[in-house]
Amino acid sequence: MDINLKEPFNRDRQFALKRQAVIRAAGLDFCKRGYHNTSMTDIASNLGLTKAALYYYVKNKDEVLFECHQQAYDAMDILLEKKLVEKNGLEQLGVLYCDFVRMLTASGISLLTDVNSLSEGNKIKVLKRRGKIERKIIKIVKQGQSDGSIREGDPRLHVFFFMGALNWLNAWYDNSGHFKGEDIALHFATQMRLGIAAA
Amino acid sequence: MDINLKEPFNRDRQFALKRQAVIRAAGLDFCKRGYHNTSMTDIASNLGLTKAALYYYVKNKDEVLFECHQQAYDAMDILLEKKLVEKNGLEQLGVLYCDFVRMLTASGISLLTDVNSLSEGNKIKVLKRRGKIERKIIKIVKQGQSDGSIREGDPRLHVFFFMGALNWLNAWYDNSGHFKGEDIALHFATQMRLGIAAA
DNA sequence: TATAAATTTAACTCTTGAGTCAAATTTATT
DNA sequence: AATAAATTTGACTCAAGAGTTAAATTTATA
Repeated sequence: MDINLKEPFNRDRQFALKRQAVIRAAGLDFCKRGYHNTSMTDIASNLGLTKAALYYYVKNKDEVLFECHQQAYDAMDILLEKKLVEKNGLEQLGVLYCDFVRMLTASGISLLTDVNSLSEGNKIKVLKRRGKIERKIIKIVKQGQSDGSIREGDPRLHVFFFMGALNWLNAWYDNSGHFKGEDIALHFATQMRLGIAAA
Repeated sequence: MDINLKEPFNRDRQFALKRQAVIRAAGLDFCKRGYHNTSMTDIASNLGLTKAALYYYVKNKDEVLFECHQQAYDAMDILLEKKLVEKNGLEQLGVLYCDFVRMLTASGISLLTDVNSLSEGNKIKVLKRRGKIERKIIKIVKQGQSDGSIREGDPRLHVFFFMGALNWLNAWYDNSGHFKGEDIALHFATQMRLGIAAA
């Protein structure tokens, strides 16, 4: 507990937390209104800050968008780590997908799709990372096809289909709306599983 | 044939066709690079035209984006008209969804998701129209639940799921890429159906 | 109390891209 | 040949928004 009590007095830590909050708030704004329809001033004032203060935490707008993507992929990578060795491909994927939806609805992390607004360098990095995650998921699908839990068919198309549903989630999901995150997670995971399960 | 032979000499008709082409080309650009990352000059030069010539066909950029949405919804409305009365809800939906994918991969029409970049008035119109289409699809799902072809569960979530896959399609589908439109259509329709089919 | 960090204020620069315009030119129609 | 439509050229205005800066002020830390 010694560590926890000291944390609020650790300036570096506070800085990091605030920076984190800036990114996440920006992510929500980008998600709701779009990157180009959200000004740095907007982001700042949504946080009760000034534009000048924003630039105390980030280098430029491009960096903000890039970090938004990173946050999402960091979170996904963590969920991908959970190796459920005892389970078959379909079951693994079901748990993973459910966790993805939970994460996106609960954490304030947004899975942004606007890659084209990134600077060339960051765009490449983001696409590489997205590709890496995609390939990991495809691998699980292939494993499921080997162990007989997932039906045949191009594994990439299997994945593109249900990852589309995930990417679209942020466009319509509303924190204070009618649907509860957990309900969506269970529903989506079921629909995903049934779509690719072996007969 | 009298009519067809005269058409190329009908100026109003030619104007309409060119305008149509402008909109569709712009849609492809918006799809590939995003609305705000595509300038009117870009659109023009991709058509071998000048910016000034573009403005001979459209009022402003907002109108172009609006018409892109309209084109997509016009096409979807036509497909929604095909009433297959003799079939059950699931079968109807399967055909419809397959047609949707075919249309999006074959026609050069893009299903854009950037609604927030529209002017307030056009945004409302587009959201209304999108809602109308969504409700029609939800209705088919409900019908399928009544006739026993579609499993229980919130029909809106059923629809949000597979419509996500559709919206994501434009982000990755490449005309000259590895996947043929027809293959995607069949695959996606199958995955969609299995996800909601009754046991 | 002294120092360093966090933030505001407010003014400023710069770039991009939308949209306009008028005059010239090319192309099609009659 | 005369007219109208289609398009180019090139220069222009205007607004929005990113990013900067310096000085002042507030807040936390030691």
